[in-house]
Amino acid sequence: MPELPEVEVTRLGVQSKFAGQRLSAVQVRQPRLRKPVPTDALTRLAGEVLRGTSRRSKYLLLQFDSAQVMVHLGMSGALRVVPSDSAWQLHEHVQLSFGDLALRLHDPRRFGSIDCIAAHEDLNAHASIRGLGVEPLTPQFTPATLYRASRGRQQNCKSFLLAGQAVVGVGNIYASESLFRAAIRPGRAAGRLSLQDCERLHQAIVEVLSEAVAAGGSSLRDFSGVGGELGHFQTRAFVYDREGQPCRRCATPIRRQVHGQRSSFVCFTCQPR
DNA sequence: AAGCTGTCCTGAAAGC
DNA sequence: TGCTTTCAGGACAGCT
Repeated sequence: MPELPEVEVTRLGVQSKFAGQRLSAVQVRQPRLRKPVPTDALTRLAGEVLRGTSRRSKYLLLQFDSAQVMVHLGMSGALRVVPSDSAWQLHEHVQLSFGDLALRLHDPRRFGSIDCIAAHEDLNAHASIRGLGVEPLTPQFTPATLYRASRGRQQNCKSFLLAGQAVVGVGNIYASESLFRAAIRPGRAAGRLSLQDCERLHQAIVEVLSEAVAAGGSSLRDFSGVGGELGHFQTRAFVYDREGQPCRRCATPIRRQVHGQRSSFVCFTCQPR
């Protein structure tokens, strides 16, 4: 399931394959994703050059002169590079062609989305971007970010991280992994974190996300890079999806808990409170 | 206002 | 064996 590292790995692939190239055609085979695909607005971009790529939280941004295309991979989405004239495979919904090669969105569960934001619109005012917390892999993210944002919160730490109001891009896998490395139980109230806890958690989040980007992301079910290459961070996970298996640090069986209707994985020995 | 719950969707796994 | 049910998850609307 794509979280920040998977989106970043995808972005790097798109950037290296297609930056500077001209968008020659747009095809929408299945417009019913999480939100309706803006087929007309996308089609009008044909003929423009892909100037560059960026990312905000888990949104991948493709910059053209008159607009930027905002892609979210949902939980099963991936962008693939394919020959422009190749036959459509099951669950491939949208194609952006750049001459002979094209980028195709493959998303079995269709939780992904594609939006088109005109150049004159302020990205930060967009409904999906407004209200998001700081980017974790920037200097703006500090222990104080977490400490301040968590004051007065009754919510558990796991849901607090997933909510994205303090820091963005940390999804279910990396939240469990970060809390393990910071020795904090996911069920603890966020408001009860000490500054020292926030220092460890900050460091853990930065490390986990950076390592995951370097590992090509986590390929648990559907994710792959644009060339189909699989990430391998999941083989290094200490707790995620390891219920009943021995903790890699102390051999205590990993337990599964549910917070906010999402699975959390925890070692009760390494995460004492 | 913060923080729950339900919804979207499909494939895999579990249950019968 | 084969059908049915359950579960997983990110974002967000709609509640309380």
